[in-house]
Amino acid sequence: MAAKGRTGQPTLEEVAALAGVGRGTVSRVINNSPRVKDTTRHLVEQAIAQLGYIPNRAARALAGSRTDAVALVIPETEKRFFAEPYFSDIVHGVGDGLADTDLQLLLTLVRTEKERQRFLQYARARRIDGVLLVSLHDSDTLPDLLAGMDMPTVLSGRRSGDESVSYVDSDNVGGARAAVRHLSASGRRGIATITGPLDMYVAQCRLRGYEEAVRNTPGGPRPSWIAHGDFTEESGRRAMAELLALHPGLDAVFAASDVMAVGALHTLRAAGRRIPEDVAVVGFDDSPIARHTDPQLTSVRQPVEEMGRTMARVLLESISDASSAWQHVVLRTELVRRASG
Amino acid sequence: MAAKGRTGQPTLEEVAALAGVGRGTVSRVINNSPRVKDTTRHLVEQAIAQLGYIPNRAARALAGSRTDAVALVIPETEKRFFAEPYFSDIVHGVGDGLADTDLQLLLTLVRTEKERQRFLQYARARRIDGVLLVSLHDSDTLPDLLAGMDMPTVLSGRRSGDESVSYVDSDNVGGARAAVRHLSASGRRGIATITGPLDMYVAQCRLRGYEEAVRNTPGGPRPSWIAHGDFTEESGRRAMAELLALHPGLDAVFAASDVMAVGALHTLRAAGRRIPEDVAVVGFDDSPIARHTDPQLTSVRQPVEEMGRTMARVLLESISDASSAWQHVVLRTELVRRASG
DNA sequence: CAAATCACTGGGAGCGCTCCCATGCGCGAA
DNA sequence: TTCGCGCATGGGAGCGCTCCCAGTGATTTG
Repeated sequence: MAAKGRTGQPTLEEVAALAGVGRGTVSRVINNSPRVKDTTRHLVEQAIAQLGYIPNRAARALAGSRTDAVALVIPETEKRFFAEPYFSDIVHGVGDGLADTDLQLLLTLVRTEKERQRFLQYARARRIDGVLLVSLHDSDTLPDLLAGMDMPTVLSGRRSGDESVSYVDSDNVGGARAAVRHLSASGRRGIATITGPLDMYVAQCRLRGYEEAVRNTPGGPRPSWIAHGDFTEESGRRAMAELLALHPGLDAVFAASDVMAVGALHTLRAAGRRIPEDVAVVGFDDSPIARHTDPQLTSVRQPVEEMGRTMARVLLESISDASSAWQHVVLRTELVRRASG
Repeated sequence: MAAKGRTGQPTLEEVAALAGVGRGTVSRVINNSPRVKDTTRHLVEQAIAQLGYIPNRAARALAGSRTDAVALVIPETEKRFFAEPYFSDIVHGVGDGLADTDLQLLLTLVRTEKERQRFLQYARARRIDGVLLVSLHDSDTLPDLLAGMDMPTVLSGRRSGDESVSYVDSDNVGGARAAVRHLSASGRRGIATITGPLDMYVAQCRLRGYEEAVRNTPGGPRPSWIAHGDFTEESGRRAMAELLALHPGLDAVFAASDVMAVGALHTLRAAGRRIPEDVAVVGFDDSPIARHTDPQLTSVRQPVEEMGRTMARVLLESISDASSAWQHVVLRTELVRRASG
């Protein structure tokens, strides 16, 4: 067990004594209150440095009734759907955004109903100042519950078009649109798409982008050029086969995820198509796989790390101003051109 | 700003009042002290349930001078080297291992020297009960510094053969050995290897496994069959080309990472070799890429999630028993056979 | 020149809990 | 019956900090 009581750490009181001021003044200095004379402030800062003083978090939390901690909540849904570095990038972005705050980042896995209840109880008891929700399922009600208890919350991605809670998303529609426009601009005329599972909002968006772009294309929107997948490689293969059967002459495919694009690649090659000569392929996510396919995959990149950074920023704002409105941020995506199309 | 003072949460005192006992007794119940009569305990538990009481972490930490928090530290080294779900899997394992503790998991990114100092200071001030260190560079001295301040610490992977600090590693030597034995058992006679950067202990281990397995093979160990890479795909291509130039007749390659194996695959195909007919290829890590190559890659799987779980367990033990010895756990790896060899 | 104002500052009163000592009580032994 | 002992229990004394009010001296105003 830990040593009992005294940790040997200098306390605010000792800093005050060394600086020759009162506790209140030291507290003001630590908290950047403007109501301290500059000379006094320097005195205190010197004492702090000399003693190597670090405020005791627990004491601050107790006395100030806040926590200086935010939770990063990760529901154990099918997160494998997402491009894998996603999680790691988000975390780095969030870490970045929180770097010069002294908020702590609590990692909270919510995989079972029990853990979910426990987390909610915890939130209700205000043991955290805010919540970041990552890779949430569209039907999850966690955000609403949190909003109901006035807990500052930010989502990565929205659950639907009329999401109310604050979120940071990437421009899936625009990304898809750009991908298709690129194909069209490079002379492709028969552009098909493989969608994700349409009960996921993100998949709907990418489809919408395709439709919007194709609308201005000779030929226009044609339902039979749309095949449905579920973000898995296998579904990509199957969907590609369907498309090929219906439209042997197609010369381009936009897949709503890189993983499905890889599946499409296989089917195409098996059917004797050369890539990109015969058929151009564009994916979405710019996942690491995209750089390891042959040919390397053109893909739409989401600024994942920046999403994390932005989430942190939005959360900080809604923590410091509880009355602030929901913020909806949509970050630009970017087409990364490689060899596949 | 948060509401001032009263959070509306029930306190231990109120529980005591409702149960008709003293504060001390309620505290004993919460902390599972045996020195409470069963009837009293039930009374208290009922009151707790009725009020929905949740102990205040800050108050406990302050009064008890501990923190109930452990830090998961992620240095911003070239972690991209590692198979990507690594981070996510470790986190899940750790989360698992901590699930029925009420320890909090603090995510701590240490990317700059300043952050490093800040973290060390933080640890020195005992603001955490223990540390989990992930994907550390071999030359990093963080573990030693932490050990020096008697901070319970567990590493994922060791930095060298004579690592002293507690660690949980996977059996890289054994995994490599198994991979090569498998190749040999399936009739391959000219087995080459592509190593990782040999200033990394993990790369040394995988090479050693190769050497040990090859020693019992007709032909035995031959330095010219060993090419050096750095875990990148490009280095895999290059190393493969070197090997092919020296030994056009080789019929198998063990690459110390999947990513390098992918590079080797490309070079081999470009050289007109069929896989696995002409040359068998085995990788290491069983990363997602392994399932997306053509043909799918045989690879050595590390039980990453279990590593996380074990790290948590080891850390818990060394927190509760400060005098406990260093624990070194090496988990078994597993050969995942796919089409490439 | 007195009174009012203002900028800083000191320190008491908690925040909710754990630690630990004192108290009460039941029970077996003398 | 009396004494002693130990188990259960109550509650005082902090843990280190923030909040806030009262106090000090300097400055301004009438």
